[in-house]
Amino acid sequence: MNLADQGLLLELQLCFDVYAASRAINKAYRPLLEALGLTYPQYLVMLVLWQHEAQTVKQLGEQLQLDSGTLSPLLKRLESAGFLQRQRRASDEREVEIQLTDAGRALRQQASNVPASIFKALGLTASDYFELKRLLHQVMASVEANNPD
Amino acid sequence: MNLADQGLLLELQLCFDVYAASRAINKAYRPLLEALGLTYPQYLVMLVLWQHEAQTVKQLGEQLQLDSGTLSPLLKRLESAGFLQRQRRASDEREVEIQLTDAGRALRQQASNVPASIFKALGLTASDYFELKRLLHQVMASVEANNPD
DNA sequence: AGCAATTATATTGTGCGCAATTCAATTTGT
DNA sequence: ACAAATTGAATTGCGCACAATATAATTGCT
Repeated sequence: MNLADQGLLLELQLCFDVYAASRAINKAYRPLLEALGLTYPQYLVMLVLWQHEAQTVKQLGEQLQLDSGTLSPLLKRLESAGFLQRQRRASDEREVEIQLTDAGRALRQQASNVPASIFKALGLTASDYFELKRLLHQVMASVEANNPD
Repeated sequence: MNLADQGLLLELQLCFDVYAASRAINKAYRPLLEALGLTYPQYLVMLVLWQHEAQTVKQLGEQLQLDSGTLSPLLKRLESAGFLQRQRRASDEREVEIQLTDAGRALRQQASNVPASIFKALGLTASDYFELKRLLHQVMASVEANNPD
């Protein structure tokens, strides 16, 4: 097998591992989040809102690297589930401010055991944890430099 | 901020990084694969078929960790794009064997530069590349042990 | 042989992700 | 002041992922 062909081997490809790991992690979250009535992306939105309650769609999108095409329908679902409310800002009618409801805030307590469960499931030592984080950040920085938004 | 919240942030970041990195990598593939008329998951299927031409849906699914709910429509699209054919096996009519067409085989040459382009875009040294691969495999093994298919 | 599991694939329904487009509100340039 | 450009969000369309279900073929059990 020549060099060009080696690059085309699935088992040698790091990118497939990232893709597969992302799906495997999502699967680990699923049963935990199902109990809260959330999907993983919805959980991420709630995490951001638990940190800072009032945010616009744009601000959420910047932190999660998601655009309005993804966020708008997701936020609608979270609204109809009763976890948040959306309203146009008076100061700038283009912006939509997302506010947690009491139910949305209450969900935080129910979610408090999720991180520890997941961390345990990852099976990483502390040093491997930070090493993995460092490498992923490096990949993202490099990829985004080559392929700017 | 209390302890539960801290652990929460820690876990969040790594899982989010894997999720974000997966999407960033997909974005890097997109323009390269668009030229071939493939999506990233379709490219993965083609990689497997380039290595071993005749495979059943089940065999593809095992290597890519995808089920028929994902693969069946994807393979239909690859068939209608002219890259492969699907036919029930005579020896076992439950199985569907996937065969590359000439066009599907020809695509391999056009894709031969993709792995090198992506590797360059990842911006990793060889040792970081393998270290990241090792850590992702460890995460997947651990997560799947806790959460068997 | 005959019926109950099991197996392989397909289908249905839901929720992302993301490119492209649309629309209204605001900002910029002159 | 006002037309042009920009911005923020929503919508549309497509292709995954994946749970749940359906269907048909094969295998196992007795």
